[in-house]
Amino acid sequence: MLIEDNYQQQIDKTAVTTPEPERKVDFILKAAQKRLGLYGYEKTTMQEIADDICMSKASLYYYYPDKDSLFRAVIENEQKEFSLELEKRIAELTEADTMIMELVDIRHTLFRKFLNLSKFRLSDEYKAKPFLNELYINIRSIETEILTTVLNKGKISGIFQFDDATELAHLFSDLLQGLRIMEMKRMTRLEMTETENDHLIKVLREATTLFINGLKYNKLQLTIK
Amino acid sequence: MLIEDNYQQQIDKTAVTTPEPERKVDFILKAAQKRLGLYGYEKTTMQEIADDICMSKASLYYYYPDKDSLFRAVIENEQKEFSLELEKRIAELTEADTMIMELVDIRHTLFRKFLNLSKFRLSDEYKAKPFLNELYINIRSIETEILTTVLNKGKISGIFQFDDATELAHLFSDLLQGLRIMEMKRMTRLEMTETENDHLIKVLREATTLFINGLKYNKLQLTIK
DNA sequence: CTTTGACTTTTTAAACAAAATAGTCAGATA
DNA sequence: TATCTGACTATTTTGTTTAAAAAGTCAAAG
Repeated sequence: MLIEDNYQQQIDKTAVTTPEPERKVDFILKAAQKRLGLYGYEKTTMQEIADDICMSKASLYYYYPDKDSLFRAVIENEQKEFSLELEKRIAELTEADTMIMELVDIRHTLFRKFLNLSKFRLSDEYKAKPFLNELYINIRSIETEILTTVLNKGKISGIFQFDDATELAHLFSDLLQGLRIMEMKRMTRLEMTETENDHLIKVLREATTLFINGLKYNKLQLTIK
Repeated sequence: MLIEDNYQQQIDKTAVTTPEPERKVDFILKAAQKRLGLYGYEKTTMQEIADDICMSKASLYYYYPDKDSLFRAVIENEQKEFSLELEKRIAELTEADTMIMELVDIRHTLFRKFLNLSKFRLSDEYKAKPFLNELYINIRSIETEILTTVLNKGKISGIFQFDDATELAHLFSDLLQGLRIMEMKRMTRLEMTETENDHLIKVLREATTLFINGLKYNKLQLTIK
């Protein structure tokens, strides 16, 4: 009976308290996100985040074992949103070429977010925390996976012609990232101005169009032959 | 008569001594090139170059006012070779698409040379001497200029379709450079292994093929319409 | 379970000294 | 007169020490 009672009590407790810490974690996450977005990883201290939400620094460490894992959580949040949004939007489309275009657009908004969150100078890139690089690799693999699927869909539907979808996806992913880097090299500040952003998205779309048309040309050439 | 004599003497002297310093300059240049190719700008001292050719450091400064101008001379040498080679090889071709392919290949050899000569870590890029950046800009403008011409040739000959050749040339140039950077980011060492080099040239060619085919597709679409 | 103040450890920043290298120049040499 | 050099100065880089800041820990309390 005593045990039963205890058990009941425990259930009740979890029912009440479980949402509590989750809310707290989100609360911390939100504060961290704000600081990170404003000042970047290096220029944000745990003390500041703690102060922002009137909490002691030690409490922060109760929820997150270290600074990295807190910031990782923030960024993984963004990434998850990206993945979901991407899946959703692509599901609404039917043609492979428009899917790729959509991917490029959505991926670009994620890029902008990350640019803020990490806020490293290109020159300080080598200092970048390893987890940021891990994260980039992660995003790249999500991106190339979806791209591979879409490319194959285009091949089956008969608008594209190529040999290896995975290889092509990697090439395209690098091509886009390379263009982003080139554009960033021309920036003087850490932030992108609206003009710079507009130019980047324009370049990305132009390159994508050429890429897509290149694949279509292969197909056309085949059918002509 | 005395004046005449003096004049004659001067002529003679220049006739004899002018080739001398030119040979000397080339001698120095060669030594500098060797050191630069082996160790890069930062890790090469003027003393070392002087020692290599059994000359005092001060003498080096007699021929070149500073370290920058010596290294600039070395690099401009390579660049000139590139331009000449490029013009020559392109003149031998008739089709715009093969010209672009040739340009990519020759440009790649220049890239490799520069990789050796500058030998900066990507992470140290911000330290790079301004003249290296100037030089890159210079090469880019040579490249885009030729590309613009070739693209227009392709448009006139009727295999390409596009709006603005110059804009397209810049896009393509960035696209290639972006891919080079992406590949370099994956290198652990400063030098490229043969495998890495092979992969890079493969990627560059694939991207170029897609680019070219993209332009051809535009044309095909037009003629079909 | 959660929170915290007070604590230790690690990292970053500043200041300074020492070493290395770029760059100069008066005078020698041919 | 053009070229070269040893001996110099100026500048940059590197290393070292110390102080400050921030990360991270923990016993104790609510």
